Amino acid sequence: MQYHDNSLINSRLIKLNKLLELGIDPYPARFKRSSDIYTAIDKFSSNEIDDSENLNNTDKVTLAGRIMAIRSMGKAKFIDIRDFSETIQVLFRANVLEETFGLLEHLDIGDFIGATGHIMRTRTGQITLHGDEFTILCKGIRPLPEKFHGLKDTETRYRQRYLDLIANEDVIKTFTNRSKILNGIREFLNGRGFMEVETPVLVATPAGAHAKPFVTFHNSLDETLYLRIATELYLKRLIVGGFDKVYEIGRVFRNEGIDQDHNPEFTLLESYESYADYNDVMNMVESLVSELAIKINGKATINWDGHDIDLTPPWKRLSLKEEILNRSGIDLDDYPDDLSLTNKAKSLGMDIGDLENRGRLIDKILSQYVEPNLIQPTFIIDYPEIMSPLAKSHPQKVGYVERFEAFIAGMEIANSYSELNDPVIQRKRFEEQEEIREMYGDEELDRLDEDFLVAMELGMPPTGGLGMGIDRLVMLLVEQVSIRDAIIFPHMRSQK
RNA sequence: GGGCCGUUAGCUCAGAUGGUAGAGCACCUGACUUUUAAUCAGGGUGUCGUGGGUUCGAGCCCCGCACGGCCCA
Repeated sequence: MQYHDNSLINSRLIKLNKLLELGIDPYPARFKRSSDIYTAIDKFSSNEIDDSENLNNTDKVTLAGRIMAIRSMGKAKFIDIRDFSETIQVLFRANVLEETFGLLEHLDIGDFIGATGHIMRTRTGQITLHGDEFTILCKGIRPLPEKFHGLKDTETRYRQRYLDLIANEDVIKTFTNRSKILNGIREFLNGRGFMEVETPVLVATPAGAHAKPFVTFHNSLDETLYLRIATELYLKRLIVGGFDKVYEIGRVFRNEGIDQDHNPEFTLLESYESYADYNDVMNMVESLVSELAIKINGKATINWDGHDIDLTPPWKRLSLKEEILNRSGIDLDDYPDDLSLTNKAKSLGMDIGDLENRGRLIDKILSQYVEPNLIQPTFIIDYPEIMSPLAKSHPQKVGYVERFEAFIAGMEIANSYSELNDPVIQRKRFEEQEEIREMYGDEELDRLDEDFLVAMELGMPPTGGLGMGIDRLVMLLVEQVSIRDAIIFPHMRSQK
C-alpha cells in the first residue's frame, strides 16, 4: 500500500520519526496497567470523598487505551483514552509533566498511550485522570474515521470491520451480544446434559441438507472434497456410537446467493437428543430462544424491522398442509405428483418451469405464500416425506413426516425432525433423492452417504434432531435486519 | 440472472440548466493551565470508482466495466 503522497499519513510519519530521533520507542513490547478504565472509575466513584482539590485522596492508577479525542488548551491538554471497558479523560499539564509535555505534540487520535496519575473531578464534575506521566504504546500512522458522524459507508464497514468497531459503538454491542448468545446456547444445552462435539468440515459426500456445496481438492490424497453443508449425518453417527445428547455449533458452507439473510458460510447449531421426538425439540427451541432474549435484552419481546415480536412460549404450531391450503388455496393431497402440482402452481401465476419436482414446488409455495406471514414465532409442522429424506414418517398422516420448521419475522430459523432410524427406509429415501436429482438435474437435493447408512444399519435410538441458524437468531435478538450486521466479517466480493 | 439507486478530501456529505471542485469534522500553523462535538485566527490537503465517447469545455450527458446497497427471480 502506497501512502507517501497522503498528507494525513505523512504528518503522522513525521511525528513518528521525531519520536524515533528523540530515542523514544513508539512501539514498546509491554505495559502494565493497574486495571481497566471501568474498574478504576468504579473504584474512584465508590470511595469518593468530597475533596476534589486534594489529588492525593485516591491511589495512583495506571491506565491505557486508544486516544479518541485531544483538546489542547495551551499548557494543558485533555486527552480521551478508551479501552474495551470505558473511556476516560486524561488531563496533562505542563507544570506537572515538565519537559515531557512537549512530547504530547507528537500524539494523534488513534494512538495508544498509557498514563499514570490520580483520578479526580474537574470543575464541571467530569471524572478525569490527572496524569503525572505517560507512555506512548503505539503510534498510528493512518487517520481514524471522524468521531461525530461515525463511519457509515457499508462497504468500508464490512470490509474493514476494525474501523466500524472503532467508530461505531453499537457495533461493539452487537458482537458482544453475539458472543453472549453463543455462550447462552452452550450453557442452555450443557445444562440439559448435551455434549459439544466437532465433526469434519472437509467431507467426501456433502450430505444432510438441500444445498450446493463448495468443492475443494486434497492434493496428497488426490481426492475431491467438499465443504460441509450440514453436520447432521456425523452427529447421528455419534448417537449411533452411544452419545445420548450431542450438539455442534459450527460453520457450514452453501454455494448460493448472498442477500439480507444468506451468507455463503454461516453458523449452524445442530443438536441430537436420544429418546426425544420433534415435540420435545419444539419445547426446547421455544425455551432456548425466549431465554436467550431475556438474557440479552432483559425481556422476551423484540422489535424487529417495525414488528413487535413476542418470543414467549408456547409458540403457535400450524400444520404445513393446512397453512398452505389457507394461504394459497392449494390442497397438496389433491396434487400428488410433480406434473399436477406444477400445473396448479402455474395456474396461480407462480414463476416456475414446465415441470418441477414436488419437493422444490412445495418449498416455493411455502416461501411465497406462507413464510412472509409468519411474523410471530410459529412452528410449521408435518412436512411431505418427499422433501424430508432424513425424517421419520408420521404415524397418522400418510406421506408426511414428523418435522417442523420454526419461523420468526418471516425467516426460517430452525428445522427439526424425529430422526428416521429405519435403515431400510432410509436407504430407499436416499435412492429416491438421487433419482430425482438425476431426473431434474437439481444439484441441491440431498446425497446418499454410504457410511452413514452403515451406521444406521447398526441401529440408532429414537432421536429428536435440530438445526438452527445462529446468524439469523442473532439478527433477531440484536434487532438487525441484515445478516451482514450479525456476522462480524460478512462475505464480500474480492476487490480487484 | 433482471431492475433501480449509489461511488466527490481521511470521515460525513453538498455540488440547478455542462463553464476554474465546496462545507463540517479530521489535519497543518499560531493563541490559550479544568476543556469536553473546547474556543479563536489563518491554511483546502482531490486520479470526482474505472475505461471509452459526445462537446470548444464533462463531477454532471451517452456507452461499457468494477464494487456496494435495495427490490425482483
